[in-house]
Amino acid sequence: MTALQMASNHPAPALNARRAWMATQNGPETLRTAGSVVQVAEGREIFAEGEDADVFFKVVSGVVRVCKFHSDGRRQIEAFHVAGDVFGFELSSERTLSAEAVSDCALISYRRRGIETLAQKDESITRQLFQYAMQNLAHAQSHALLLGRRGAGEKMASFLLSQAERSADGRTVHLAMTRQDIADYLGLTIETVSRSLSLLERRGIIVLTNIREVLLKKVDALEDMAA
Amino acid sequence: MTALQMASNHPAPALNARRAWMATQNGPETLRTAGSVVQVAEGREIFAEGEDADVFFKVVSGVVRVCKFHSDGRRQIEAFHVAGDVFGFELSSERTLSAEAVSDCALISYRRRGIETLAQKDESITRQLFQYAMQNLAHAQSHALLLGRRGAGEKMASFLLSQAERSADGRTVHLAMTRQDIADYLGLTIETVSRSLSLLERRGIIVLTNIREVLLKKVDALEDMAA
DNA sequence: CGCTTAATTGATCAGGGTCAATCGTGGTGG
DNA sequence: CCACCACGATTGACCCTGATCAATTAAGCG
Repeated sequence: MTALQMASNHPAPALNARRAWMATQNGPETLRTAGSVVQVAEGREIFAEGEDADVFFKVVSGVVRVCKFHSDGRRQIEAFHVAGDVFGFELSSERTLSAEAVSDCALISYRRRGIETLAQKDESITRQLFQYAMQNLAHAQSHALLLGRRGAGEKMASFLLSQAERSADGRTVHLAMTRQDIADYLGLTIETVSRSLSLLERRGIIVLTNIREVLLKKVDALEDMAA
Repeated sequence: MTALQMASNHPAPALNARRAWMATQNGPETLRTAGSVVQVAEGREIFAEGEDADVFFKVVSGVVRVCKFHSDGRRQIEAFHVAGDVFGFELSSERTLSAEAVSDCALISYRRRGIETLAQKDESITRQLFQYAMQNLAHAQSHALLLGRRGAGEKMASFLLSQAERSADGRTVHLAMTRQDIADYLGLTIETVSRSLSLLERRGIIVLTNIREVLLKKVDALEDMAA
């Protein structure tokens, strides 16, 4: 079984034959039939550093982390991708990063070669790909800026605000990832992440309703911290 | 006088036309006549956050820093761009970052609208733009990974190695930028940058021939540190 | 109801920031 | 030509934030 097949303990819905119909309805029309759906269970690897980068992915549902593993055992997370995001673009033919499912995921995989030939016929595909590349670029830049910030508090505030943007009401944040994931994304330790959240709660800026549910009570205070 | 014109105390060499020609010879044929050459003196602003992002640039010669200024006075440098690099791509119509000349620069500026219409006629331009976007993406990702690293030594080692890649022999690094620039790029202070370099020299890993010239004596030692 | 894993909290330590002094270098003018 | 000046870089002393080590609590799951 390959990494991209459904884990046996997670029933594969009979959607594969339907070719990502739901997902592509939200995406560009021209990509509708180009990809195939793939289900990935929580914690499973989607691709690994060093592999051949012959496909890229679009997230239908769930959360994906793209990360780098260092020789000393540390891990850095470059991005969390959610529904609508495209990831796995590579300039080289070899992967420079790994990707794993933070939660159970539905993805569409696109063959690079296939898309390239399609793009030659249809200019709107090229345009779409460019958009996705630019979105990834914008994210990577803002992530670099986030990591360059000094205090742990600044980082947490920025992180919570960016997560809230993805939320419907802009105040309720659902954390699909563990504290360790957050730590590896922010360049902190799990303990510092925990302490930062506790401190924010003690100051009345957030409420931790669940362990994975954060309610932002004072968005402006967070914005001041992240400034 | 606009920020993009040559400072009066820096004589504009009579090379402008030829400079542009040489630059575009290395680049895509189709971009040859699309841009106009611009000279920027050391320290001058190329564009600023909030401005209209109607043009982007290709570096012909010199070094450019792309950076963000924070309300508290701190500065973060997102990238140093050298000859052949393209910078100033934006997803939105408004600049999210600023750009300044680290040294005297020759740039080619391209109008976004103009290029877009050109790209509709010539598919190879689109391809080129995509390549440049992906190069910027790859850089931003590796920069984020760099900033996520723990020790100051690791950061300096990574930085020196990445600078050496741009060098001819891969061992001699010419630092166009100040220590402050390096600090703002690595998320460190000027003192820590200085100390890291001194330590590397005391350990015989590098030699600081000039204040702005570094000779890498033990590349493998640096690679171990950066691992 | 235990068992396992994640998260929180506490105590201590170290790396890098901050403040301050010195050194070095390049440019200017007497 | 050299003395002086200004700015960047280096070096030192001290402090503070976040890492590390360790213990406790909480939460899912069989």
